[in-house]
Amino acid sequence: MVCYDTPLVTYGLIRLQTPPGFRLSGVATAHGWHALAPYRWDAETGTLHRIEELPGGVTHLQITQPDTILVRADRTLTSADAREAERRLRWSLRLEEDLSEFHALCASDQALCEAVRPSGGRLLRCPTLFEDVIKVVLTTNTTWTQTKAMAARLVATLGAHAPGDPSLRAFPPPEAVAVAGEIVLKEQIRLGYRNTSVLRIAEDVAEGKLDLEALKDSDLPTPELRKRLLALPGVGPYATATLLMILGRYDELGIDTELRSHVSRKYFNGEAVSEKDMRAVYEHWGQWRYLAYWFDPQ
DNA sequence: GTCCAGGTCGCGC
DNA sequence: GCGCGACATGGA
Repeated sequence: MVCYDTPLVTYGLIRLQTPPGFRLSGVATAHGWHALAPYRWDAETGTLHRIEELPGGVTHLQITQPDTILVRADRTLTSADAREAERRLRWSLRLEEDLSEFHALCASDQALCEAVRPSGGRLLRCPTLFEDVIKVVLTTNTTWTQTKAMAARLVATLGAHAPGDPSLRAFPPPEAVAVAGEIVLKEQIRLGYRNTSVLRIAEDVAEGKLDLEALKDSDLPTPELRKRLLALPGVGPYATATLLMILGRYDELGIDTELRSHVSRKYFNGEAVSEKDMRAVYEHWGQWRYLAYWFDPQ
């Protein structure tokens, strides 16, 4: 029997140990994030593509799951690169997250159980909270098609690339967005009125006034975390709930048009529903409300 | 041309 | 606290 101490690195290859029952295909596609650059999901081969700027340079990572999670890089990785790639991917794939209590609660509902099974309830996230915050802002008051286009332009315009290959670019760090400034955002990246919020968040992080990464794995009580997210420009109640989900806090529902129509259709015969109605439906799921809604079958 | 999309913000009451 | 319109962008 082969036992992999993590990370086991050979040239450009990393293996990640996974929790029992982990399915990459389910986790990658459980929500839309896999379609936002610099992620790309290839359903044919079951490969999650991701471009990351590692200490040693911009790297194309191809993540598959023949048995354990296998990460192939398009270049030889130093051990520092491999450690960093592993750290980012373990966070993104939520390999440390314990959802066993949610699974136990799902057991009583077979349809829900089946909806949860492919991903185990793990929703893909980005290596940095900065990237997730920007992407959540890009989902507000627009269509999914435009969200994808905005993320693609942000990466294509400002993302770092390996020498000689500008087609593969990483997500721009806050400094790159801050330096780009409002003209580039307005004329090239075209985030609409979100330009202002995105630029301000990037500037605040770049200047050290805002430490988003410290909110990951912080033991702040959820109400305090909520307050800090809500304070970000362009981040209202819906975006806050989504970001709390990103951070592994599932007790708050993101109230938006999708939730409204789902609850109306499934529980109220298509009639108009109030915010109170929506909350009541998932109330008994306590700290698992977001996941209970997310995987709630039609 | 008009409407609106997985909202947010600032205003007036 | 609550209701209302404006807000950039691009597709229907």
